[in-house]
Amino acid sequence: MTEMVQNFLKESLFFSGLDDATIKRLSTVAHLHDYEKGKLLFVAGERAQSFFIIRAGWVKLFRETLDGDQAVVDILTARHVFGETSIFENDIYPYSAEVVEPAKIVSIPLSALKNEIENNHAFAVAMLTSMSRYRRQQEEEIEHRTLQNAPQRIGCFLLRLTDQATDGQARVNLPYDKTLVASRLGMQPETFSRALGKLKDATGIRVKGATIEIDKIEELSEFSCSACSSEFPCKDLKRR
Amino acid sequence: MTEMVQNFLKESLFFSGLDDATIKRLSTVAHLHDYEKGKLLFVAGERAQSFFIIRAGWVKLFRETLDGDQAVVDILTARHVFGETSIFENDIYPYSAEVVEPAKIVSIPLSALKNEIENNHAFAVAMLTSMSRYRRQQEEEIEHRTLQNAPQRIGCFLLRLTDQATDGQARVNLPYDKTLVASRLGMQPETFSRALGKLKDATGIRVKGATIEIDKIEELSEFSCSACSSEFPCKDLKRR
DNA sequence: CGAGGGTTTGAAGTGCATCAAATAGTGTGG
DNA sequence: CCACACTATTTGATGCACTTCAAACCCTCG
Repeated sequence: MTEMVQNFLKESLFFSGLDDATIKRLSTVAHLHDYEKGKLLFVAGERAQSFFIIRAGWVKLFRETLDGDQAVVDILTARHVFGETSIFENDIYPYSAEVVEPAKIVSIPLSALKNEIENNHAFAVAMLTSMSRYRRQQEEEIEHRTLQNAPQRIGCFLLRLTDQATDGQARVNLPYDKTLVASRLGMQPETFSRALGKLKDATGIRVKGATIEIDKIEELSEFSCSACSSEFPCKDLKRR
Repeated sequence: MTEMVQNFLKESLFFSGLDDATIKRLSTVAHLHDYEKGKLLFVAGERAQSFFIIRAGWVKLFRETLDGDQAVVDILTARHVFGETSIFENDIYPYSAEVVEPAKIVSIPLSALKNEIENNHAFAVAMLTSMSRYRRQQEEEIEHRTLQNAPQRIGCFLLRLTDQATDGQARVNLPYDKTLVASRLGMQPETFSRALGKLKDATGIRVKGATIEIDKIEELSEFSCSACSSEFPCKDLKRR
């Protein structure tokens, strides 16, 4: 069991480059759990005990405003880490987390994280790198929301889902339902539907349910990225 | 000279809590320069040599899209640090920096920064804390852009300019010209002007040029923060 | 006084949200 | 395998917020 967790942790960018001893230390205090769709892992403002690494499934991070609106912070899947920043927030979770597709999730006590940061220089540096990567992503996100319109945001999202390897074609499967994609991109489901239609007309992609076929990635990229400061393939903005 | 820089560095949150030896090491390789309005400090994509700490004046960080639009990343003043993240970006500046109000700026070679991170555990931890604070700010920023309308965003901006100390009244001076405030808040100058008008009607603030008088902070806060997940005074979201 | 920037105002257009309703899709029990 | 219930998605109609383009205004400074 512990060994499985060890191997798995190594796959996450968050822990990449760490020595085996560190990974092992963390695995021994780690727990793996299954959760079904809809499970609320924690609520913003709650006292934080652990942070999490996703092994499978999807998790939505969000906040709610005083008058009931919801802002989706992020939607994460395998190898992503969340809840770790609460150690800088007085051990309070800064957002809520809900399982949106059945998930297997590893939890590790925050005390173990603090311990590594305090006593393990390599760990602190690794976390710094990871934090910086995320920070860069957020800057991109702000830019996208400011400068791209709905069809362009969808196009950009699709591009990031493609495996860069392909020549000029690609087939993409939406990772979760369209309503969720819409919220991830900061728009209404209706807007998403219509914007996808416009994107289709503008770039010749083919939409069949949750599957999307792209003939000319070039064309999609030109349409979406003209309003963005970084050109496709959006540099190295891979996830945590 | 070096001593002046030392004292100054200590004031920045970025260096807070560091021991004198560290501060001293950094000061010896630091340089202070004066810049006039309009000076372009560096351009996105350029090879990064140094990072910067502002002693006085204002600096705008921004990026430009392929079709010429500009996205303002941030507008910074005294004690703020910028350009430091390029060490995680292959020594490339991820944005451009322009002086928008005559400024005194300290520059420190990135090599010195890397050196501290590699060899000084306390420094790495301090930077982690600073990074986390900034990350949190960005999350707030995304939320504001998504959920608040123009008048609310202005209200929120004003609230963050007030010294929390005051009872229920405050007088605020806009830190830079209104066009810049508008871009900082992600709106057009015309929209800013009109939205400020609406905010005036809705909350009873008084606008006299660049000076704004608030009688009931309560009222302003209620108007602006209802669409936001964190209540005024926006927790501890003070700057770097 | 006059030039030039910043700021405001007006009019018109665009994009997204909202509300309402139709349609497609999925899983259930018979 | 079908009918039903329920949800996801699409489509239509309308409204509001912000942008855009244009022009007026204001203020400062030579």
